[in-house]
Amino acid sequence: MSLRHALLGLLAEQPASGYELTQVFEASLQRFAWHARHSQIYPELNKLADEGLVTVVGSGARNRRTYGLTDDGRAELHRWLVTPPGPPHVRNESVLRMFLLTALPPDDARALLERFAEEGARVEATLAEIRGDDSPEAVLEFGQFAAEFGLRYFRMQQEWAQWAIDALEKAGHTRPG
Amino acid sequence: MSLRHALLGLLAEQPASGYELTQVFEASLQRFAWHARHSQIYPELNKLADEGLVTVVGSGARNRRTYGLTDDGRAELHRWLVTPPGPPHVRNESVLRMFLLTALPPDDARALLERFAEEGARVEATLAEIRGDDSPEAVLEFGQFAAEFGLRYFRMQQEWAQWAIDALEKAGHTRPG
DNA sequence: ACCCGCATGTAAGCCGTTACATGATTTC
DNA sequence: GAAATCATGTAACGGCTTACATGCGGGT
Repeated sequence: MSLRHALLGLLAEQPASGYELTQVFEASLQRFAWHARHSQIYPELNKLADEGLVTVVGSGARNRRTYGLTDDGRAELHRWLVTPPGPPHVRNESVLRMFLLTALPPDDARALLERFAEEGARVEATLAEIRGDDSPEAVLEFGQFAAEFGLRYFRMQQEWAQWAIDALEKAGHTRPG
Repeated sequence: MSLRHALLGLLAEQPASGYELTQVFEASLQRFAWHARHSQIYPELNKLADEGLVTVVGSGARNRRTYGLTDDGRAELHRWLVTPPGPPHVRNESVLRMFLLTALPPDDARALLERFAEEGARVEATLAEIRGDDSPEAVLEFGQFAAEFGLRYFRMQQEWAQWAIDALEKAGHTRPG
């Protein structure tokens, strides 16, 4: 169960409310790391609070509660990070689609690859803005490592899609239809 | 629910038994596209057979059944592939860990990054072997697109980890400790 | 006043994991 | 004939999605 550690990790950077954490997932995390909805995040925060890993450090209008890490929470995050993970288990629907391309006639496949490349270009541009400042100090802030990873990932996605389009084309010359 | 489409896609390439499909997931698919266990695959195959999307095309010892796509199954796969997907929902524990690195003291972070880079190198080497032949004909076979994607992904992973290690070091000089 | 966005919550049902379970065939 | 591997299955439980639900606060 990685959701709780994702939450602990985000709160290690700075205290936040469930609403704000939900926005972080929606805006960035879900694109290349982890996906979660508010209906999962709120109960999990309450559970973490019950277990003493996070605690309410502030409150505002509309029943807003800001959570921060406790010492136990920080210890648990650290423990999880340094424990060697098992074999990787990935679920990525975009990539799955690309792997099943060969089931399509070349023209359809080509159209999908172009869409995939275009998505890569679009997200890369967004992330380049987010990244912004890349001075040594700024890069240590949370989100800078992530943004750089995303940038490289989506650039790779574009390049691969272009390679695949070329491969399709070459094969088309060799055995048309 | 992408599992059924993963199965349909694999069966579009060639007929296979549940056991063989499980091995494909274990050997390659789960590393960068989709993860599933036999306990999920067998019931899903039975469901797909009930719905007429796949059918038993052969049987062997030990109650082994080989499944193939029906016309309905091929149509469903095609429909799914050409339907534009919603916003991407990714779950990747390795990447999540890397995003939460800044919660660790630099030495621990560096150790994790080195492990991450090493994993990239190891998997890249494995995939380079799988890829093998890259003639235009071979590249159209299922697994060639996938292997190339994996190759580039894990190379990117290494390069990013090296970048992050350098960034940590530079920051260490700027504000030691 | 009204509307939109903020902010949190819950319940039903599906998807996925872990564990348990069984028997057949091949290999040594 | 013992052990390893092939081959499939199921049940309980926990994670996740979808949908429904509620109310406050700020802006116009």
